[in-house]
Amino acid sequence: MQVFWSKGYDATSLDDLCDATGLSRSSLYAAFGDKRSLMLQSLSRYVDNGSEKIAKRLATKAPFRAALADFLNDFIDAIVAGPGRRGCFIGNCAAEIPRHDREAMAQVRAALARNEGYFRAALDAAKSRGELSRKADTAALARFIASSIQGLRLVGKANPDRALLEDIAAVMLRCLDE
Amino acid sequence: MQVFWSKGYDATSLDDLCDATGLSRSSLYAAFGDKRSLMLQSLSRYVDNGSEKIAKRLATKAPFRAALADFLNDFIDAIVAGPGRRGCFIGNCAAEIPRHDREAMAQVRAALARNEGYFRAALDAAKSRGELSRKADTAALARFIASSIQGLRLVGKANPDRALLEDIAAVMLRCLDE
DNA sequence: TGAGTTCTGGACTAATAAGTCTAGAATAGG
DNA sequence: CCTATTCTAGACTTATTAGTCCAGAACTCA
Repeated sequence: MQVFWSKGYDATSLDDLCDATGLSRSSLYAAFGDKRSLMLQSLSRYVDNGSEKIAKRLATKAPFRAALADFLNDFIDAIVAGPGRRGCFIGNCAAEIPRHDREAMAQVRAALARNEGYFRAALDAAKSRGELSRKADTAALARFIASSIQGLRLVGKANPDRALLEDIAAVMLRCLDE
Repeated sequence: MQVFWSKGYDATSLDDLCDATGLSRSSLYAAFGDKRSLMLQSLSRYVDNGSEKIAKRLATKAPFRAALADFLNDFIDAIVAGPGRRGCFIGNCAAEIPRHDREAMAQVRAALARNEGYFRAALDAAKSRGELSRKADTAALARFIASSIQGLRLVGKANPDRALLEDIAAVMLRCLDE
């Protein structure tokens, strides 16, 4: 997963994967099938890990606005200080996956939808706590947040500049107030 | 440019490029240098075309809010109905380019900055026309719009669903009202 | 027209890719 | 301790890759 995330699908060779896993080719094929299949399993793992984190943090913290602010801040920290320029694995997949690979595209779509779902749930909870306007369209807001995070991480990959990313996050957060 | 945009860098072979240009290998190399160089020139061309379009449309139409709405609508049309699932070439590059390729990353960064600049100019003009709150931070808004468009196009690539994208665009537009 | 220059098709090279296969190591069960 | 099964290292195959090169076509200009 780390290798695919860092280098992308095409640029990752089987030798890279063998090095990273410590397995030989035959064991790798026996355990995971071919390269594409391993890629999809990696993405699946990434989504499982990441989504769980999102869900936990949004569910335990309140108010939602503060939880999201926290969340975005951590993203920015990771982008600026972390093992940089990897972007979001989901986003990288969305960009690189060949158009005709429907299964892979479906998995990316599902990953995005899953995150959107967690945001939606947190927004609904916040709305029922009275944190949001009664007219707030939580579905649309969730979609917006999921999409904007992709934008944030993509921009952050190309330009990991804290001030830039904080500007983006600040405007994002303002969208919650209607 | 079309081929790189559709297939990505690694998945594009020189044979693809020869087919697309109608040139033979030697002519291709004579005209554009090696593959990477041609890729960068393609990106440059994409940005020149695209940015000009952005600038023109934002400059001639007013109010800004309507111009942006129009703009987003066209994006959505293109994503939903167009020769689908190509995403934004800039975004694709940001995702696929190897991290260590500083020159390429710088070009992507410049491309994003250029778009951001056009939004900024249009926002400033709108502000001076009194369309925006006097406190509006046009720099931050421009950064946000540039980033969100990347998000929109990425999500649209994975899931070209009009309702989804219109939700995202609607929330984006609301960020202009403070 | 004709010599000189530039351009171009496509064969060629060398490297690297994914995926397969076999010989032998490790493990398990009795 | 010995046989039978499973697993693994790494050589191997076949295909494809980016990039080179040269013979000959096309063009230029006197």
